[in-house]
Amino acid sequence: MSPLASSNVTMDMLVSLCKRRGFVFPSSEIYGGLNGFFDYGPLGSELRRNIRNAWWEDMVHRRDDIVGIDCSIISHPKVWEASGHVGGFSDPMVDCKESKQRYRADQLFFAPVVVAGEKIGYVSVLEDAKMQTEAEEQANSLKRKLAKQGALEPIVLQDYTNAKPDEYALIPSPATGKPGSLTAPRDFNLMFETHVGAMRDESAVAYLRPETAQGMFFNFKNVVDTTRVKLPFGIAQIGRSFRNEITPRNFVFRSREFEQMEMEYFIHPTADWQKEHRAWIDWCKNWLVSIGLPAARLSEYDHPKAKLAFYSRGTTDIMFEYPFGVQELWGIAARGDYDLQQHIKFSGKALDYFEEATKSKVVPHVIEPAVGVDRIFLAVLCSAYYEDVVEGEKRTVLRLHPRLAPVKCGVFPLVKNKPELLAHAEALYKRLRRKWNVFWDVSGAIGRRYRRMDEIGTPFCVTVDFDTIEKDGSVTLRDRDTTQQVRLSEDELVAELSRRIDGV
RNA sequence: GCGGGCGUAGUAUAGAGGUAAUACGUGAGCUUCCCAAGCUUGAAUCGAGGGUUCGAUUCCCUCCGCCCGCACCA
Repeated sequence: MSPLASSNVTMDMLVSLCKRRGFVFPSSEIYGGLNGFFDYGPLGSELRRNIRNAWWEDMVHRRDDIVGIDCSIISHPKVWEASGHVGGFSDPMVDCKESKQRYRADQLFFAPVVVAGEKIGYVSVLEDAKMQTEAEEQANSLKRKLAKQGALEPIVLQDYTNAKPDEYALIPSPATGKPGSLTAPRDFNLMFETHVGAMRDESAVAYLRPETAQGMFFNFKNVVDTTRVKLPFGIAQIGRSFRNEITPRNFVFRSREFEQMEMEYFIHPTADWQKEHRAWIDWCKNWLVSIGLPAARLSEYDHPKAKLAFYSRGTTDIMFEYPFGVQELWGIAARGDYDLQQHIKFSGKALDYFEEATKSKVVPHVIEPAVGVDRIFLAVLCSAYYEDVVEGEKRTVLRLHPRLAPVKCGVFPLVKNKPELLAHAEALYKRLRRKWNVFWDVSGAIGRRYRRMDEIGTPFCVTVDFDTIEKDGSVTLRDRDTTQQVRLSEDELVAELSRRIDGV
């Protein structure tokens, strides 16, 4: 039996462990589950909470320049018009019913073929450098096939979003070359809709937020007016967001309800945004390493300039090597002043910052690091999962960072049929419980109890044995990763746990 | 949304048109002076609905969910 490194863990192994130990359950499972939603169990909710708290402490509490907010999930519908989510959250798609191919409507081009003033049919091509030539060849071939005489008029390509409803059936599918199989362009709007108030008419439509970021923008003035922040400064938020994904995949990696941790860092319009952007990429990477992700599994991906949204100056994703591939974990975007300007335009309110030094008003630019709690949760589990061998027996162990571990310490009496041992251990348990989430266990042999703690990532176990009650009151502290033990007095134990769990 | 595969205790798996099983885990008890030991004993399973049949967990259909590929992922 060879040890299994975390880099070889499979999703099946993780999903099974999550279910078996109460980290993650399929949502509303007794009704068959619901695609794209998950419920976090007792251990999973502790782990998520610890991730959120670690981020909040490091991002907000331990910095002077960042403040936190907590916005409602549903906001005024105009927010999503200003942000562009209502209009262009997703591109319209076209399906070919015959070939089962799907195209983005703005990448599928068509043109009528007109010969001597008579429309004889249509041609279609996919967006391409040579598409004009291809379309002309198709038109000529159509003209020959139908044996039409006369001058072929110039082929004017337009994209499929401009097609009129009566043209859908006439435009040939690029896959089959035959008309009649293309659907109308269909919107895939990824926002969940709901209605505010009891009347379910159009005027009551509202949306569950697809990102938390807009809250920082439309509360910009409130924060500036109430907190005495000075540029550069940031506003941070943790909260649920919702996207009606076409295909949720890969466990909690892409789900329809997820939790974001976003921060908008406002900088002076003339500041060196590239330097700030780089600094935030480094901050995020360092933070991930600090909570236990191996640097070797992290990488950076710069979005190519040509693919950037028009308002974005540059976006870099911190990627993580998941079992299903290298995927986006944390996106750090330089967004200029686009978002504030949009809200200025749509709300008619001034969202600016008065600069004392120059006695002038400026609209700041922004750097946005945005990460999903659930993606970190998954990356943490992927990195922590190991199988090794202890005294000839296979052991499953989660090497979670003590800061993230759901349970910090197990507390055991060595045996359960000696009342003095039990009483002493229980008193210690109650003492530790005031400070940390600790776990009491008397059932089974001591080795079994250690293994149970290993599997859920508990970094420490304390055992009260006969030396404790017969000699000096010292207890043993066992380390999860090495399985080594040291004897400590209770005060030494508390100091050691504080040092290793809280870093103080 | 399309195509393929799959769905049996908490987990991993076996099984057959005639009342469902193994291992681990788990509850209770005994034992035990430090790494899943042993013994006793208990709980727990055929994803949902419909059809065929004397009888369906098994065959058929629909739905739901999971996995893989395609497409998609502002």
